Amino acid sequence: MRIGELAESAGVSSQTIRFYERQGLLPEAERGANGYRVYDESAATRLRYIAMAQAAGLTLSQIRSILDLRDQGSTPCQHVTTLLDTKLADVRTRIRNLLTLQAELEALLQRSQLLDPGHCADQDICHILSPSQ
Amino acid sequence: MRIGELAESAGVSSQTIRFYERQGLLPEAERGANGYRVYDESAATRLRYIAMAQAAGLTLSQIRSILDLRDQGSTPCQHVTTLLDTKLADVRTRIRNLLTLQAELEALLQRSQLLDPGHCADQDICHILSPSQ
DNA sequence: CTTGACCTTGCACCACGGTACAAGGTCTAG
DNA sequence: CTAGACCTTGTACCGTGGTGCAAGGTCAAG
Repeated sequence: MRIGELAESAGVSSQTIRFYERQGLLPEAERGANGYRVYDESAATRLRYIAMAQAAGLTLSQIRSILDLRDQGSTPCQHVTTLLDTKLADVRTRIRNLLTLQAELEALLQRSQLLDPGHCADQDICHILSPSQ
Repeated sequence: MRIGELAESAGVSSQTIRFYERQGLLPEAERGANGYRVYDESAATRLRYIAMAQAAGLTLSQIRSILDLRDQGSTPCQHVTTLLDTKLADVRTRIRNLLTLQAELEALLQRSQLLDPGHCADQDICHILSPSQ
């Protein structure tokens, strides 16, 4: 399989595959006589794994750490669990922060309905966002 | 007031103030005889406004668009309302996405407790994140 | 023989909001 | 007079996940 076919089957671009190789997410590909990269099914598996891990919110460097463990012959399960745990805590924090922001935005928008634009003074820039808030 | 004092009072660095000036968030500062930037109280107001707008989740370029309107003599209220409305919709979307991700992570972690690391096969990379999910 | 599709490398660039550093000028206190 | 704190400009760099482009090699069909 050449890079274009692999890219097609994985739903990413050829450039992305080369980028992943540079980042150490894919091993250096075998080369054909003409210098073209040649892939087998395991590369496709790896790309699918990367896509799933990304969907779970892991960064490429975290994903690389999982793949590195596997390439060293270890079972990365414990490491994966830790990463997902950390990610879950992070997601929860972000949800909390966004809920707070949501409430603030709602309050600002509600307050803005009561404010007369004609009374928006220059020195405030705009009274909807003002220190009194 | 020189840049360092303004920075101190606004809780940002001098570099950040120069950066804001380059980005058009602050007007080009007046200069003293020695070439140093000289500020008055309106610069401090403006920095406070920028901080509040950032806390509301607006980007620097959105904030600049508000300040530009005000500098042209308009009341930016309507524009501010539109930006906050858009931001609120964006925040709600992000919350929904994060809630989905949270549920997925919880499911993965729960499932991982039932899986035996000893059964984590090489070709799966790690069975916690697997296509069967 | 040429055209077009594919591949190679290397390097630059995108948003975002700054931060860091170098090389120099200015001002005040001791 | 000198040390140090402050200021100036310009430029490069950070992470994140890629994207785009140039200049060239390879291969199959017509």
